[in-house]
Amino acid sequence: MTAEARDRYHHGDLRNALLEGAVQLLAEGGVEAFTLRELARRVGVNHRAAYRHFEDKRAILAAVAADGYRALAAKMRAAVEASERDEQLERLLSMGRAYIEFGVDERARYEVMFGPRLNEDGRFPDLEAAISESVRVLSAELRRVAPDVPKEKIRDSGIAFLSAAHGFVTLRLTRRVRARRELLPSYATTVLRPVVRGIIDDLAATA
Amino acid sequence: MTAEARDRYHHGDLRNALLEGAVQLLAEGGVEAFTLRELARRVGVNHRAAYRHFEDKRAILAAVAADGYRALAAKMRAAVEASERDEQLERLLSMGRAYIEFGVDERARYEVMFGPRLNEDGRFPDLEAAISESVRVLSAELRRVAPDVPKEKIRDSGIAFLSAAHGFVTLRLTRRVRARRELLPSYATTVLRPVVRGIIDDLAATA
DNA sequence: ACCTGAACACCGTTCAAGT
DNA sequence: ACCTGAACACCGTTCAAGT
Repeated sequence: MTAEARDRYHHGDLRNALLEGAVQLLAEGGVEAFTLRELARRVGVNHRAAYRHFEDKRAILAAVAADGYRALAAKMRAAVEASERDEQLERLLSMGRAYIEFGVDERARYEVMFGPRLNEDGRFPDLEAAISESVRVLSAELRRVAPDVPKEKIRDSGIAFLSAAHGFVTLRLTRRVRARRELLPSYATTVLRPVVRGIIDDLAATA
Repeated sequence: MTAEARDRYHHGDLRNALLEGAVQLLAEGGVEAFTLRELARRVGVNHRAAYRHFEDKRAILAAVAADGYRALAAKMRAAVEASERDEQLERLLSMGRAYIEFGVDERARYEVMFGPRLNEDGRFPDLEAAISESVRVLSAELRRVAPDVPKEKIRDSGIAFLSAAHGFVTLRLTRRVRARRELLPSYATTVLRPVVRGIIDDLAATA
């Protein structure tokens, strides 16, 4: 280890170095290939050093997942904010595309966000908060579509929307969607449009 | 090991004993907790014995996944066959409920079916075939809705349907859906109905 | 405060045998 | 044919120390 590297870690950068290394390691071989010792090797520290910043291996994965949800929420928010104010179908489609793009582009983080059973027990409240933040971006947008509908209805619509978006990402990542036209960015819109239309019509009928 | 048990294995039952033990082990702690050595311990054989029936650990998971897809296809088929002949919305909803029920009831197998990166390389053609079989059940049903639509359109609709169904299962299994009313069997229908209606309307508009 | 190194009880997989 | 047992190169985590 260079003196410069040692200084960085002594100033608290090891935590970030570990998180960045984790994402890279996960990108290469998925959660199965992610080991504490290999991560430490790459970052250039003894494998015990990670325990200074994370309680255990799962805590590193939980931190990666929480970062992922925050980045996802930001991307979803940016997508709707860049859309026309009164085109509800297009606004929601734009958010759906943002979601799917995130999942495909950030495969390593995305798989951790939905993969291992991280929030079985009540550990990792930071992860819970990050998940809630991303759900709130969606709920706020659905509320614009139907301002006077009961909140359970908004929640049901949000679950339908997230189901479709997450499901599509999964089909992409597991290569169930792989024909040439299905890999085009526009294909997500082709698949989502009828679904989102159905959700909007249903909200309108309830109002 | 009892003499009786040894006889069973010598007559080729070890393979099934391993598969059954694997599902149980997976149910307890997910893929992370699934180890060859623990599996062998439970079945009562040396851990090397598994290699007589499976090339490696991944091959056991692939066999569990393939069995899962075959069971899922059977359940989906039974659901539509029990439905009214000319109620297309209800037929598809019934199939969606069957899918979701399978995912929730058979969590261990379901997670393996979508979890680890099993079909990265072209290994496990039996798994590929089982996946195709379950997709075919859905395509046949969508074809009934729109007999004259191009086959790409059927495929797109199938992907939308599967996205929603798989996504919903994931939200259940990761406990993003957990309020009391959301755990009722009927809740799947509540969420799926607008989505399926959107897909059917879209197919009808194309025809 | 922050990092290391040896030790422990586990893995999956290979090799060489046993019946 | 079918199963075993020792060995190898790995794990995550704990304990006791080093600077």
